[in-house]
Amino acid sequence: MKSIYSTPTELLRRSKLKRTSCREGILSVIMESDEALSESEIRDRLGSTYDRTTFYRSFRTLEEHGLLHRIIIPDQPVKYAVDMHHDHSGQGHAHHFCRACHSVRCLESVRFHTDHIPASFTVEQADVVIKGVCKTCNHLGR
Amino acid sequence: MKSIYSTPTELLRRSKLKRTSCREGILSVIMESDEALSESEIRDRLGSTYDRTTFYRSFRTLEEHGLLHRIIIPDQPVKYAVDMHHDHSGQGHAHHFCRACHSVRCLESVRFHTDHIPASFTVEQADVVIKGVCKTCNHLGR
DNA sequence: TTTCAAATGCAACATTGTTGCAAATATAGT
DNA sequence: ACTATATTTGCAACAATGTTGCATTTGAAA
Repeated sequence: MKSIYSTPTELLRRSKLKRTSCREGILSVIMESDEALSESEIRDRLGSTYDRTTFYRSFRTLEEHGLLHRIIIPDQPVKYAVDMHHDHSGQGHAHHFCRACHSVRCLESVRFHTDHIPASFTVEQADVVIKGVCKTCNHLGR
Repeated sequence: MKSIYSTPTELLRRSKLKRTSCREGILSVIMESDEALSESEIRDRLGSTYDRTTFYRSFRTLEEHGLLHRIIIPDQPVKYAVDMHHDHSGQGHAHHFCRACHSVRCLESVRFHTDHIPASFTVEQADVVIKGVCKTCNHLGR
């Protein structure tokens, strides 16, 4: 039941958000990409229409409604990816960062578990950032 | 063999870094704290001497030499913690972020493992951010 | 004590993100 | 299809965070 098959319009409708061209544009650019994209990458692919303010407000709205999530990797621009599985069930996301091409991808199937967390700390969600080399760069021997 | 017992001076000497009051100040403030601190928190505890530029350059130098590490949590200021165990052996760090008081702490003892990572992706390091409630806030029932 | 590379402070700039407000626009109701 | 209204947009101004170039100061090695 993946939202891969949804259109931006459909996603916006389901979240009761107004269907504006900026929001639709952002969603379609991200959905067409197999990796997470930064604000400037999304802007470039849309032809640099829209004010930066509108962009930031759109990202925030889409994120607040669970359609996007923000991925922050040290020394990299903030990137966004669509939330395919609205799985906010505590596990969180696993993201892979390629040190060669700097691409960021969600690894949907990855599961991880943590041990030896002090009992005094509550755990509600855990996210993993995996640093390494992506499949394309591996293939190219980088 | 924890560097808990080292002084800032000793740490700088071991890394062949000049012993300046800014670097020493930063290291001692962080070492005295049980949680990661942001630039402004460190500046406040030092009495806001030092130019911001000097601060940033000091953080970078200390980080490049492995004395500090930067912790980035979404919607939070960048925080710094000392590197107790110079353990850059692939595992990476586990950090706990408290949603109640916004404190960030390294959980040194935590181990984690990931499953089902596609074979085409290389893994060189993995870091976990655990979101929940810290021991103090738990105790206070927040 | 002298010397010199390294660190500092300052000014200027770059990037990223936010806020207030008037104008434009999407949608619900008719 | 038209209108009303709440939402969204664009713009200007601002704020926070971080960087660069350069002249001056300082730590530590000889």
